[in-house]
Amino acid sequence: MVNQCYCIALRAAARKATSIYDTALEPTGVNIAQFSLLRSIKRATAVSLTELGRVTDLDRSTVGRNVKVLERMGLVRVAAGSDQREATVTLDDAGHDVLRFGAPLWAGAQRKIEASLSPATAAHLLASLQSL
Amino acid sequence: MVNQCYCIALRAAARKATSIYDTALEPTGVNIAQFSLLRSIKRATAVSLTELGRVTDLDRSTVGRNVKVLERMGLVRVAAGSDQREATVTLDDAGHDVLRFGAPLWAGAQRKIEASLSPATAAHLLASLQSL
DNA sequence: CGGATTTGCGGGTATATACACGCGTTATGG
DNA sequence: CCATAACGCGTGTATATACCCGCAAATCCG
Repeated sequence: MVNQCYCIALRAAARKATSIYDTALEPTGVNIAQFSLLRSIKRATAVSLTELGRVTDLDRSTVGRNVKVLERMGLVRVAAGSDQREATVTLDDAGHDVLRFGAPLWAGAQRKIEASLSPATAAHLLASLQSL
Repeated sequence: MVNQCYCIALRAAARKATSIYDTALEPTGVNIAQFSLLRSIKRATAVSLTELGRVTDLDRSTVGRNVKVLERMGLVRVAAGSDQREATVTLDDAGHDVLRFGAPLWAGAQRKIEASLSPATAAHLLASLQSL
């Protein structure tokens, strides 16, 4: 039952991978999208939503809503920047904890994916995805 | 910047591909998810939502809601099957039209993806995605 | 300096997606 | 046959995602 459509195959693979990572990260209380967003926030340290959207390649409004969930969870803090328009996001202590706690769980999910493909194929896959 | 997480890379690639296909299919009035769902419905001819969920690898409730949109658009028809529990979906004339009209547009999006990768790489990508 | 433009956000709207719950229908066993 | 289990759905709830609109702040120019 081969699906010839790249897009549908990608969407299905993304759903499946999401499920695997979400399950692995379940003990952390956040899903893979949130975990990754937390990592982006940590990496950037006090970013605006627009900038966060740029680095995650997501729509600004999407980032804003996703950040709001993390804020409600007490994992990040949102404050106005020097530019009064900007809403700068910073990782809270609980957010750091989640990242630390989740790191090995994430790695486990990574290994699970790599188990489905040869190491070379996995690397090739990442490269292909990023050159799209 | 290279993303080491298979899941995030997959999700990003899926979003990007979705955007490409959605743009290509815009004249049809349906997006790639709907286009693909229409194709699945056509292929199956009078399927239950559960069966449709199985072939598309989507949650039944997701399929139900997506089908409802197509029904509202007048592209598919939902009726009770011989089994009174089942909601069988069939393609309407307008649905067939959309598939016919959209086929070359979809093919154009496929070519666009293939232009980003070598033909061998594209084939390899599909295989990798499906073995996940 | 003040109007025009740009920039950054929030919120409205819509689809996609999954999981859990509850209801009605069908199938199964005793 | 009827009680019970299994099945198929719809709906509630929640997140993810994007596009558009409008407001407010910052920047640009004449």
